[in-house]
Amino acid sequence: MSAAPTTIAHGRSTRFDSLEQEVFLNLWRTYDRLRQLEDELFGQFELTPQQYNALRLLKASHPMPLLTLELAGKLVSRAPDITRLLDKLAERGLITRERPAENRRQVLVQITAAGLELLDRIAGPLRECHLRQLGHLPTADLERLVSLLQAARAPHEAAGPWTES
Amino acid sequence: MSAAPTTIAHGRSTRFDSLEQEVFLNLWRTYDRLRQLEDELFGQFELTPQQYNALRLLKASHPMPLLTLELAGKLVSRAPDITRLLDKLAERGLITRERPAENRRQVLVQITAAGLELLDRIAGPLRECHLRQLGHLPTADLERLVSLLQAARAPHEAAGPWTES
DNA sequence: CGACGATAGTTGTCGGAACGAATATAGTCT
DNA sequence: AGACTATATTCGTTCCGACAACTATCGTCG
Repeated sequence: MSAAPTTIAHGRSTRFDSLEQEVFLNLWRTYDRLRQLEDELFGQFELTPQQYNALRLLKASHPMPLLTLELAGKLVSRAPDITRLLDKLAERGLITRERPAENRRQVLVQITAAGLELLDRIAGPLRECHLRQLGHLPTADLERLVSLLQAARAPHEAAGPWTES
Repeated sequence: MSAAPTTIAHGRSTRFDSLEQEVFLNLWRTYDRLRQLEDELFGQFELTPQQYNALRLLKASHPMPLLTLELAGKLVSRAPDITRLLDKLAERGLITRERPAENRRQVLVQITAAGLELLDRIAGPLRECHLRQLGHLPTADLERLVSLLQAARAPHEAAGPWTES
């Protein structure tokens, strides 16, 4: 029930309702633009960014398997349909799944040799892609960006600050 | 065919292949987390963020209509399916579309009174949402974030730096 | 004026994201 | 052991996003 915003307090722009909105829309826009470059690359390997992400996490844990939901929790973006995401990877022989006898509720997911090999083939082009995305920024700016982004989402991270463990 | 990255040059982390990748994954993660809050809000009004975005742009131009592709070009995120996005809004009476006699290829899109009213109802809760999203950051940080995000995507903006005109 | 290319949107199709309900298994309490 | 709750994942459904092929209309050039 506050008064209508008659003037823009921070005086930066008339295109946004608030500085917070301006930040979010810039975040969205920048994500969208940079993502296009990745999508193009992953498309060549018939992967989505999220699928690639899952493979990478499985590689990091390799040769130890991960539980399905444990993997889902480490993904960059929420994945309520983790089952079907893994279905696709399993169909292509990039991962294996197994229900262990001790606890038949769980599913252990592991990356296969074919999966590791695919990641290898992607590695080079992906590095180039990352450079095209952000190589024009000096290191100091990249580091400040990481810090600010972490600070921005910190209150919204459920448990530890992600990438933990 | 460069040598495998034996050590991480910038020495910040072992979880990322490069600083550029770290930035992108942080961007993705932060976008995802902040977006969840918006999705929840827009869900209550049965809108997607992109639909809301279109309505806002139509409001900004009101009472002047916008051409379909002109509108598509101003959206935050690419929208190859702009037609169906507008279909949904038209079904709900939030916008009108008209093919002018002078050029029957074009479609002029305009927000309706009902559309404007819906935006009014959303405005308050949305402001609160933006504060929950980013209200914890000091103004100086928000401004630095905007600048860095703009710099990050600048080479990937086709024409002028968006939000122009 | 008829063919041709350019412009402005639309449609078909398919895979992915989101949400909630359902299933299967395990642990616990009595 | 049977009932109950918690855990771990899967399935049904529906909508959104992406891409390519298509239609309709306009401008122009011979």
